[in-house]
Amino acid sequence: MLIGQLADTVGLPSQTIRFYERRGLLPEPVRGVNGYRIYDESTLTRLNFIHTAQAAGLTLAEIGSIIDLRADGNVPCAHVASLIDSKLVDVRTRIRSLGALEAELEEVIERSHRLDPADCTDADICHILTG
Amino acid sequence: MLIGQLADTVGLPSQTIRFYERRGLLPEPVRGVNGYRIYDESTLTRLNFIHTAQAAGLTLAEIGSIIDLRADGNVPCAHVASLIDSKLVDVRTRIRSLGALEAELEEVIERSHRLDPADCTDADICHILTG
DNA sequence: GTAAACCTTGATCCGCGGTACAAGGTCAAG
DNA sequence: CTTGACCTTGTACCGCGGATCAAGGTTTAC
Repeated sequence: MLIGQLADTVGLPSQTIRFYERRGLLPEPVRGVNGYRIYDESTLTRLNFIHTAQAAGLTLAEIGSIIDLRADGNVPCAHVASLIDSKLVDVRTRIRSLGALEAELEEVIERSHRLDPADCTDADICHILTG
Repeated sequence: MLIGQLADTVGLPSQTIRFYERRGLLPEPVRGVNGYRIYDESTLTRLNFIHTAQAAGLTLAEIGSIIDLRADGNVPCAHVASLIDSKLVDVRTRIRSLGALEAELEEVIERSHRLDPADCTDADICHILTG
């Protein structure tokens, strides 16, 4: 399986697959006589893993750390659980601050209905925001 | 008022103030004989505006578009209201997708308690994620 | 034999909001 | 007169996850 075929199968650009390889997320593939990368089924599994891990909000660096652990002969479960735990904390923090921003924006919108544009002066730039 | 003093007053690094100037968020300041930037009160107001707008989640480009409108002699209220409206839509979309991610992470965590690391095989990398 | 479609490497660029560094000019205090 | 704190410009860099381009080699189909 050449890179383009793999790319079509998983729905990624070939460049992204080479990029993952450079990042150490994919092992160096076997090469044909012409230098072309040749892949087998295991790369599909690997790419699916990467996709799933990304969907869980892990960065490529974090995903790489999991893969490295496994490559070193360890079972990465505990590491993964720890990553997921702190990711959940992150996500909840972000939800909270987005919730605060949402409230702030609603307030600004309410103000925009209440204030008259005719009263908006140069000094303020716009009183909807500064008011 | 020189740039360092202004920077101390508003709690920004001098470089950030120069950066805003390059971005067109601040007018070209008057210069002293030595070439030093000289600021007056209006710059404080302007920096406060930028800060407030950023707190509302506007990007520097969006803030610049507001400032440009005002500089062209228009009242930017309608534009601001429209920016804020679509920002609110963005924020709600992000909150929803973070909520989905939160649920997914909780599920992964639950799985991590249920699955035995001893069953985690090489092919999976880690069954907590792929399971 | 030639054109299209594939593959290779390496380098550069994107948005975002700055931050850091280099190499120099200026100014006030001691 | 020197030291240190300020100022100037220009340039390059950070994380993040790739995208895009350039310049070429290979393979397949007609």
